[in-house]
Amino acid sequence: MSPHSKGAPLSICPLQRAAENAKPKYHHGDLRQTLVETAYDLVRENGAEHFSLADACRRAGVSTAAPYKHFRDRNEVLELVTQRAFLELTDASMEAVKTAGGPQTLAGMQALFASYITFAMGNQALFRLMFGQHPELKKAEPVLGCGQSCFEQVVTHVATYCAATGITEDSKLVTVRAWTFVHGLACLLMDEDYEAVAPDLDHQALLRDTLPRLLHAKP
Amino acid sequence: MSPHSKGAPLSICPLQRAAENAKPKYHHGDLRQTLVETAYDLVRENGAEHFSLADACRRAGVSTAAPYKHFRDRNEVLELVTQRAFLELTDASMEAVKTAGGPQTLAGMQALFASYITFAMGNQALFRLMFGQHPELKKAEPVLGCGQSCFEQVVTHVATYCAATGITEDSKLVTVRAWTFVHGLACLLMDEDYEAVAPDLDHQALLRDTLPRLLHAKP
DNA sequence: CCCAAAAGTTAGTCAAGCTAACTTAACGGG
DNA sequence: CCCGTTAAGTTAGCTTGACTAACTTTTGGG
Repeated sequence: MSPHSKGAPLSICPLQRAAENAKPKYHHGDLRQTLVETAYDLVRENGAEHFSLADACRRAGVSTAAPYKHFRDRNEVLELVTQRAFLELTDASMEAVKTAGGPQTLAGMQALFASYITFAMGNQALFRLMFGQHPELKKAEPVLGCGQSCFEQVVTHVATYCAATGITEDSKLVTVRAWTFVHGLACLLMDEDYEAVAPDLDHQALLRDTLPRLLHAKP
Repeated sequence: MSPHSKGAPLSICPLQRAAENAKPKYHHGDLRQTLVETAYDLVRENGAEHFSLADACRRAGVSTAAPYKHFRDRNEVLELVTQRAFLELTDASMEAVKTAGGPQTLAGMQALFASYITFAMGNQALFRLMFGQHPELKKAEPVLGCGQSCFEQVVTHVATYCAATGITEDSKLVTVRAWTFVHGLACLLMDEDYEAVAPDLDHQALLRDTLPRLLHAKP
């Protein structure tokens, strides 16, 4: 048996549930929502590539055919998981900037981009869903919208920083430049690609040193 | 074809002579080598996540159980594919630097890192195997060794550039900084993550503009 | 109150990875 | 030169997951 398949809560059959609940609605209740949440958890635990609808069904206590009454296929579930993930990242980034004293200072920018790394490392499977090779997933509305608005908020913060520090360059371009670096850092850390060639890399120092090079005027 | 495509020292296969004789002596001939090459092609065509040993078997004209006489499992085949890919990248990078007039000039560095992007875009599936989330794969010797020596050669070139242009910073650190950015660029391009937010991005210009910021002294 | 449709079920298909147990071919020693 | 060992291939079968078809049960509206 796969190490990823875990059957923690077994046999919460719909009928039992109906007996417990004062107001049993349908056979199961809000299975759609339950499955999305379960999928979110499972993806975090095992990675999206090892996520199976069957696992989610076992955990939710329904048959493996049940999801198809609510979702087109496995991919639609992952779309909703990805959407949630984008909302989480957006929240975390905004919070980080606020905590660091706003976007006007370099410290604010450091915090903004460091939060991207933190999110990636703390939510690797979700991060891969959001930015990895999943063309169909990311083309879907919900996801597309969340991704765009996440980026917009970053651009807005960078624009504020540029205005405050006299940077005249297009703030979207500045954002893309910084994002690109930070994304590379996140990927190489996550995938442990530094391990083989620079195992003692201080990635926080690297980010701290590099960010000014990318935000400020050319040397 | 690359000089690396044939006799690596690890071919323990006792049927090596079949390759020399052009007369297959066993049921199939050098199935081991054939399967690795077929796998390489299939991964390039369909991506590693859609690669199946069964496909490779059909294409090679053997039963689906045959590979297990030569390989531990599907993963071992992918290890060998990844090893080949690293050799290709190393070749391509060295060639690019040479063509651009050597590592002493900024143009040489541009060519070096641009070749990383070119390789990634032209060999997306292989690139993902090499740098993506495949911990077991990348921990395997052959692969580890190839990856390290690929990196070493880049560091050597960067060191030459640093020496030629009076940069005193540790050239490994400089390499890591540039690699990180270029890797981010490669990933975001491959995964089409710019499409939703900056569809008209000129990534060549971005690289050209950013590389000096990462190689040269801090502003 | 009853019936249509929503939400669940069981059973079955198909493809993949992998194993077991069998067959066939090549090689090397008597 | 034959014959046994063993490498290299075979077929058949197991398991797991995605998905479909055809069913049953529950619910809410007319």
